[in-house]
Amino acid sequence: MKHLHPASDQGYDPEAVEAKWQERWAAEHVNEPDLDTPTRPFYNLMMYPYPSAEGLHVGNMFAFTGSDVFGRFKRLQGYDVFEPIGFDAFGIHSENYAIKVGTHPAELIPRNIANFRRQLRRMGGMFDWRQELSTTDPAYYKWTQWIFLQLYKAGKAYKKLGAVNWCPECKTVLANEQVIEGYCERHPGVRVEQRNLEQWYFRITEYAEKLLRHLDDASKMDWSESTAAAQRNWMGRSEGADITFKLASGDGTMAVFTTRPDTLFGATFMVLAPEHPLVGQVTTTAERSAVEDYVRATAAKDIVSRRVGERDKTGVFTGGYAINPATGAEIPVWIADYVLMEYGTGAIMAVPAHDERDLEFAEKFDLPVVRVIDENERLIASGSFTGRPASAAIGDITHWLEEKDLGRGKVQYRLYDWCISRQRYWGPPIPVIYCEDCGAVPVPEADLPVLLPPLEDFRPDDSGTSPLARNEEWYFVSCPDCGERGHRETDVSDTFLDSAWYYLRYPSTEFDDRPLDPSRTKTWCPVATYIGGNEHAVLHLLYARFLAMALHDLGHLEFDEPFLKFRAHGLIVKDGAKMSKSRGNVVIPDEYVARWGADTFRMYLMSLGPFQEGGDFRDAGISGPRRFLDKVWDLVGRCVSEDAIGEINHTVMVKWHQTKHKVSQDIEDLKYNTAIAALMELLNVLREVQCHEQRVVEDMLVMLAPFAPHFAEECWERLGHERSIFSASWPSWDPSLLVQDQIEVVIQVNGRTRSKVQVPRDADEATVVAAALADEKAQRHLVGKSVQKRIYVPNRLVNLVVG
RNA sequence: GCCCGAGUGGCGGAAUGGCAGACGCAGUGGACUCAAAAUCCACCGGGGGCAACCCCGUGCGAGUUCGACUCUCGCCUCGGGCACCA
Repeated sequence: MKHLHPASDQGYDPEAVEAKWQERWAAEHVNEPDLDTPTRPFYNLMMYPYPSAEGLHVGNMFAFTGSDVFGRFKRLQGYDVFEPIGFDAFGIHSENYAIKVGTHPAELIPRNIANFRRQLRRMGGMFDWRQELSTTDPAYYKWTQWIFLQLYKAGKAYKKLGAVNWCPECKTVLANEQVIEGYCERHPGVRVEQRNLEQWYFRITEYAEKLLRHLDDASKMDWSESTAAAQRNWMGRSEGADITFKLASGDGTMAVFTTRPDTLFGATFMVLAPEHPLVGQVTTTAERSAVEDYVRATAAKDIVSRRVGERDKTGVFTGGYAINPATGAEIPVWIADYVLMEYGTGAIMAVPAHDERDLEFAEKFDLPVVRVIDENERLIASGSFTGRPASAAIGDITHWLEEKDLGRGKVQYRLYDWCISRQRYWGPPIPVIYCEDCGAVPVPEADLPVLLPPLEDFRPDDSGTSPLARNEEWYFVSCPDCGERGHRETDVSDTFLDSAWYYLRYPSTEFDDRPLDPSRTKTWCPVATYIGGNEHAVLHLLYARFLAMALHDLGHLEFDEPFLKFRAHGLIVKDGAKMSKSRGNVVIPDEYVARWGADTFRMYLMSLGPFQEGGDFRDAGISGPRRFLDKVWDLVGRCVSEDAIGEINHTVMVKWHQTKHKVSQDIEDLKYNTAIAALMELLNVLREVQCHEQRVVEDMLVMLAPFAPHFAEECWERLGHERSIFSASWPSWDPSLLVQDQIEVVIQVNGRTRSKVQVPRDADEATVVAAALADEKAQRHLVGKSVQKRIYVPNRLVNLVVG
């Protein structure tokens, strides 16, 4: 390693500087806060990466750097910052990739992780590597299984039949994103089907109302509005009523959910989802074969194309009738795949006059359309409700139904329970044992973890169950309750479960007898600032919130919202599109870091655009930040080798304090690009007046440290400091120096800028207007006209309106 | 179709009711050099003018205002997300 003399006036050599400080930070434990007795704990969390074979790309680096800048800023403000890192390494993507390259994931993943670790160290993140975790580590997934058991025991985990995508060629279940326009991603000619399989679910819907309510509670969460909006959207709360329709045959009823009970008099037919349990009962003999054909055809469609694909209305008449409780009319019952079993009651009352979808269906099958609301939004043809405003009738009719016990006001959510089952190999086995006598029995906590067996061949096979079922030695176990022969659950859990609680594990990674240490958790959680991509706005962030609420209710957590502040970072765009593997426009940061240094690269990424909006990656601009660092390096050299000028002139003084104010504000707001620009402006002023006063340069280095940490450390040391710059404190400013004594006030005539005058700060209106009227350039635009109005904005402008 | 962003010089972007284009990249001219790189200095939205200056200009069209990149209404384009949710 190159030796660097502290006071060297040699040029800036990023490679040597960065290696030196990375080594020293590790040796001196600079990035490791006291986890047990911190003075001012601050949990700075970044969404952990998914270690793919390609390594981190520039988009990931942008996000990590932005989070690290914030953590370092808080550190300099005197907080004990905990900035952990880990790896989200289970899941179907890793598994498919492993199958593709023919290497076992257990071998592949550690290799990928090692590469990620190298990249993350190289960029100079302030990570506390003591607390590193990987979700694939049995020491981690033992507790993922433990969490499943807690939820299971509390009745928050259950098993039911669920519709899934099934590829007859792969003989396995596919995630929605693996179904491309109805065909299997891996088998372009093979249509994906829908199958009903037993799956494990978590009861997230129990928390729908609370999940929604907290989004508007500033004391619980301060989140990017776009993220909160996405969650509201996903939960899809709607108010309406459940209404009961009697079947005309006299035996039984069918329930529907509607948001428009006011249109009840216009319901001219009913539609059931093809899977609806009542279908068999309402279907008449004459229609049975047609109905059965339709039900079969629907089942053969995959879920995705049913929801997204062809939107032409299809359906068949069941032959059965229901009675409209408002009109007493017998109306036909149809089945159609535009009604979804998962939403509401899986059945609707169709009001074609006031619902586009129902209208389309009615027109196609020649069903009656009855208008019940006029152009003034008042009810018509609605019995005693005729004439009522539709908005009021919603409540009126609901009330009337409640009185007659035919319906009930209801809040319906779009949110459905979280399916955590995966019929795959690469995940934590769900800790359940099936016994012929005892049924599903949870694995005793003392027996955790249920280790994922090292299967040689982990490919999904013809059986349609997880490959784990093939390993007899693992599969057959004795029942924990009765000791008779039983077998293990072969589903593994969703990766979203791994990531729903990882933030809780970081402070407690060294404990192997408990998932989280109560004292550590109390000290550090909930997370102070969480930064991540908005692609996880719904699933990951919602599941993590749900799990915190569930664990809170079960007495494991004192809080019920995991992330106090969440900010979504922007996307790095390349060639007009988001940087992603599938678009083939990813840029790997390594060569840039090697050529320019991590500090220059960090600064470049942070100056591309506002952090929360992202930016456009073009490598052309990277020389700018490097030139800036070279100039600062040179300035520090002057501090060391030349006598400082004794007095800081007024221009420098004002710029210095303005910069401290602006950079502090901008970093707090994640406006890193303008913070960097402000530092550049300060440098330009210092160079212009040839000032190299050490007090100013030191403040500048502290402000630069979040962006260019190694560089700032080295310069700090060159200035004679022995302790890390991160032990220094963030500079404060003198508010009285933020404004100049002499202010340049703009003179406008009819709103157009014509001149400027220098006046003392806070001069009174009369003085400034007099100066404006006396101004030669302004006068040119005033000749022959009279001033009709004078607008004065203190310390900014005078506008003379003339006519 | 619905929801969320964004449209400003050659390029990335700054300014959130008050001097449009901060800062940076690229470019042009000059200094240094045998030369080049690096560095330093100057210029750098468009049009007119010898110049002082003047006019035009923030996706498009209206509006509010003394004054609009910024606010309001109606469009267009791009990016991201969701999608037959009754």
